[in-house]
Amino acid sequence: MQHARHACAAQNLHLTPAREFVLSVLLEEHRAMGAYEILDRLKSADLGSQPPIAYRALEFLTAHGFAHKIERLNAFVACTHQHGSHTPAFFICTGCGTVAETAIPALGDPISPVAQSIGFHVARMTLEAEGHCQNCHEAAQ
Amino acid sequence: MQHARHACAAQNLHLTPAREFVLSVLLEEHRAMGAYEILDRLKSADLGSQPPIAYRALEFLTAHGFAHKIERLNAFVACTHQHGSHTPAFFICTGCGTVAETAIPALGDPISPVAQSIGFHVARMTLEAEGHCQNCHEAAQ
DNA sequence: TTGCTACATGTTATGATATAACATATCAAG
DNA sequence: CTTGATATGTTATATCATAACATGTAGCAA
Repeated sequence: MQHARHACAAQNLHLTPAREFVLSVLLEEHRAMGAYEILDRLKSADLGSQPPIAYRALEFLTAHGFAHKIERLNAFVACTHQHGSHTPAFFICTGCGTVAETAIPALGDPISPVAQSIGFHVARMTLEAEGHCQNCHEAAQ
Repeated sequence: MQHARHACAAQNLHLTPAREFVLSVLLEEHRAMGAYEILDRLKSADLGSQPPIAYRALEFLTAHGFAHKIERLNAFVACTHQHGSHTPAFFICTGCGTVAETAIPALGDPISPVAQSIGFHVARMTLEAEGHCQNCHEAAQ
C-alpha cells in the first residue's frame, strides 16, 4: 500500500479513492476476488454501485502492476512483489483460496527457448498452478 | 481425429456425434473458439441448440485430453499432441488467432522446484503466452 | 420381457463475468 | 475561462457458464 502510493506519486499516476480502496481490499484478503465481490465492497464503502466502477479500478491496478488477474478463476489478486512490470506465476490453493505469487525471472523464463524455436514473439504470459498449499495438503492427509 | 476414435475405443469412451463434431470443428479451425461459436456450428449441423450441448461436449473433450481450454480467451482448442494426459503450454497469436501447443515436459516443468520450496502440491497448471507468430510479426514490421 | 443402471441428451431458466456507449465532473495547463 | 486529459456516473447489454429437471437410450441381469 505504501509502496503503491509512492509508485503512483513517482509515476504521476492517480491512486484515486476507489482504486486505493480496491487495492487495500485485495491486500487484506490475500486471495483472488471476483469483480462483483469487489463491487460489493465498493458499494458498502459508497464508492460506486455499477460494474464499470470495479472493472475500471481493476484495470488501472492491473495495468500498472499493483494487481493481477487470475485467468483460471476470473478473479483478481494484489501483487505481492514490490516492483514494476514483471511476469508473475501463481500458486492457487483450492483448499483455502490463498494465492501465492512468484516472479517468472525466478524460474528462468521457461518458454523463451521454445518461443524462439518457432519464431513466436511473446508479449505477455500467464503461468497458473492449482493445487494445495502446505497447510491444506497436511490437513487432507 | 483418427487418434481420438482409437483412444475412445481403447478406453471405452463414447465419442458421440456431438462430441465428434465439436472435435472435428476444433481440429479444422486450429484456433481457439468460444463455446457459443461452437454452439452455432452445432446448430447448423442440427446437433443441438442450447449452451449445455456445447459445454457438455467440451467438458468431455477437455476431460479426456482431446481439447484444452485457453483461460485467457475463455475459448477452446483441439489438442495437437497425440498422447494422453499432459500439461500443455500455449502460444496464442493475437494477430491471426492461431494457437500453437507444446507440452510442459518439453520445457522441463519450470515450477516444480519453486512449488517444492514452498510446500505447494500442484494438481494442474496452465501456461499461456500471448504475442505474434512468425508470420504476423513479419507482417507487422 | 421387464426393470434396473449408467450414461447421454433435451430444455428451461438463470447465474456470473465483462464491456459498450454516452453523460458528467474534475482539474491542471494554456 | 476554456480547452484537453483523465476519471466517474449511469444505463444497457454482451458474453460466458451452469443448475435443475425431464427424457431418451443402451446394456445387462433377473
